Amino acid sequence: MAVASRVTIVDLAHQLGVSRQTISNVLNAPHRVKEETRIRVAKAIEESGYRPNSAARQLRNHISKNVGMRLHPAGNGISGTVLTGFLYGLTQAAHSHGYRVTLYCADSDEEEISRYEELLTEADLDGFVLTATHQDDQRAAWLAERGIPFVAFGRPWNSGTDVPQASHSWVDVDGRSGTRDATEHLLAAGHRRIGFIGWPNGSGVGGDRRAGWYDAMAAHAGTEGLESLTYFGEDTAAGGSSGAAYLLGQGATAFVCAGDGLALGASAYLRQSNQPALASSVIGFDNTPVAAAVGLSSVSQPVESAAAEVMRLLLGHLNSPTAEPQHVLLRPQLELRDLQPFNH
Amino acid sequence: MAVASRVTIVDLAHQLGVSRQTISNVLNAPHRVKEETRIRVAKAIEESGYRPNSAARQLRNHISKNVGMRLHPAGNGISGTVLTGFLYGLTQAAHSHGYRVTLYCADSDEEEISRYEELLTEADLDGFVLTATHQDDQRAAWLAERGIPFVAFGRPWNSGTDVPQASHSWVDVDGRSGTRDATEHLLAAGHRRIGFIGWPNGSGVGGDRRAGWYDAMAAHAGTEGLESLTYFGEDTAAGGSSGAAYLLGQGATAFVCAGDGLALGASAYLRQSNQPALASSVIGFDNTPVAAAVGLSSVSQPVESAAAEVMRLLLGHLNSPTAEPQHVLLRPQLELRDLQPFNH
DNA sequence: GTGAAAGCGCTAACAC
DNA sequence: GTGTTAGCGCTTTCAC
Repeated sequence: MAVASRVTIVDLAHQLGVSRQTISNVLNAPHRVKEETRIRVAKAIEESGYRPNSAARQLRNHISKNVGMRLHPAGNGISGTVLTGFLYGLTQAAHSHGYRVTLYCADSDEEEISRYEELLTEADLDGFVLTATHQDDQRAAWLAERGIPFVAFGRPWNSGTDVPQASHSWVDVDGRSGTRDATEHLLAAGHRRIGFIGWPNGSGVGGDRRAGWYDAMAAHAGTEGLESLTYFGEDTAAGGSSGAAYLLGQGATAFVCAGDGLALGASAYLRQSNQPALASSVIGFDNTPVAAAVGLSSVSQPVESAAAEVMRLLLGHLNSPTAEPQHVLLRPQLELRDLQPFNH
Repeated sequence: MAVASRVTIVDLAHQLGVSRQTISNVLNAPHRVKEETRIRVAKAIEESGYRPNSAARQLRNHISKNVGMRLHPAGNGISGTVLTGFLYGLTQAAHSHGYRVTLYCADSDEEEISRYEELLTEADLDGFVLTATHQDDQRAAWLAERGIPFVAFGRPWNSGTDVPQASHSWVDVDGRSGTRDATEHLLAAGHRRIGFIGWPNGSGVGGDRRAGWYDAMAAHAGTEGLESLTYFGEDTAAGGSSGAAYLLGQGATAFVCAGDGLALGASAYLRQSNQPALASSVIGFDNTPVAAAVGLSSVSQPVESAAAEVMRLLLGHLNSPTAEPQHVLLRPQLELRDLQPFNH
């Protein structure tokens, strides 16, 4: 949209009696300009409110200062809020480095790849952020083949041992350490029969979270009365309550859950069981608004830091195409809460 | 990022033996081109995979085919998912009209306005989508003064009767009709003492939702045993359970809530009350993933349609700057669910 | 109906 | 250290 009187580099050059190239240099290669001139120009830029037009820059450089990220349809369950928080953090981090985030939708990996083609040739996107990575992700391969900078939020989780370690950069949250912390907390509180309520399919994320619980239990092997119990059910509150019912039957007194949805159901079941006090020894994962609303303890993903790290790695690739892939694993934090009383 | 061998308009013109102007005409003013040439060129465009470069277009036209939308920090409670869904719909709708969505963050209205300035002069944004509108919104005034196209998702909710009707376009969901439907549903099911659990402050949205409940109750005035009860508390599950406790004491048998957070607490309270069957006569609002997870009935906002409507109105303003403001009020839909059993 | 000319705002390469 | 030249890819204006 045309805005009143936009100042261009030529206006400014005219006004200052220098060439427009000098202005450009002050902005892009300050060392080439005499300090005195630099200061004078910088001051004038400030005062005039001059802002370099990004279309002109982009046309010249084929660099858009834009990175792409796919938006996933809602209904991704309760933890859809994780990606929303990540997007917020990414937008902020990008802005602080002079970048913007371009969004796009896709229903499949194939469609996402055709978006890449479109965004690359049409809008000169500089790089991409991959989310919801999964086994044998075609997208990473497509981008890597073409040397397009990208960073994944989420580990590759490739199956099989013969699959090489990911050759691309990623940032992820260490779910395993999160559930380990949760379990240790329950152990320290005196619990011995601690159940894990997880998802049925062998998803990387689910397995990782289960592993943390197992780590903690294994670390205390030999402790009197220690018992590891598991239940796997669908990712709903009903699944969680079934899990709690089953594990309660096995004598469990505390419950580590793969997600807040499960945890919500588990704690609801326990509240109305004959041992309602156990409801507060349920720990969820993702620290979604639901957890906050009902006062459920949960493992919180540091989404904003994750976004900042993704941006940091991406900048590395953007600035030097030969940069080595890097991997960052962030520790989540156990958020302890007191269950809200529901009996008044 | 540079992508291998990008086709430009000149390459194509060369290849076809026409001037590049003709190609441009085929794309932007087909009527100026002889049908025969048009077809020949169109075919070549298709085959070559030529895509007009948006930076070049933007530089020429000062039109970026981009609309801006602010991202709000998470923690906006359980219904943050509503805005996420809206953003998804907006991105899709924009894409289907050849537009893209540019995101930005801001902590206040003032900061948002300085983002406008930046995005307008630097990135030539064509228009904006306003969300989370509130009383005496400065943003709308700022944009309107400068003739910048925008559409709000959410009504202005101005206080006082002397404030003129909004002079800008907006799209909103008719919360009032949503709670009215919910209440009518409960009345039809035989309930007579129906409580409304709302938020304390006089927010436009909260008042609107309360009004729908009241409408339905008033419409049945005279029915034997009819009683309208209200409770206002903070927007957490604990608030909802306090509400349910209080209203239950007043003899209520059904509960309409201003949001899913409240409803979650209310149903949880009722489950463990001495009348657990009443838990299924709680209806929430926003149809968030929580509602789906626990099997809570809720009023669902048609966020994708809202986004499509916003885009439609915005396009109107984009295409003709003198277009009259329009207002669209969409009906939400009551989503009935069976509560998941939590006793196994 | 089609082509030629000009220019949007910027910067890399080179000349001064 | 500063200015000049050229051109990124596209479209509006105006000849032809």
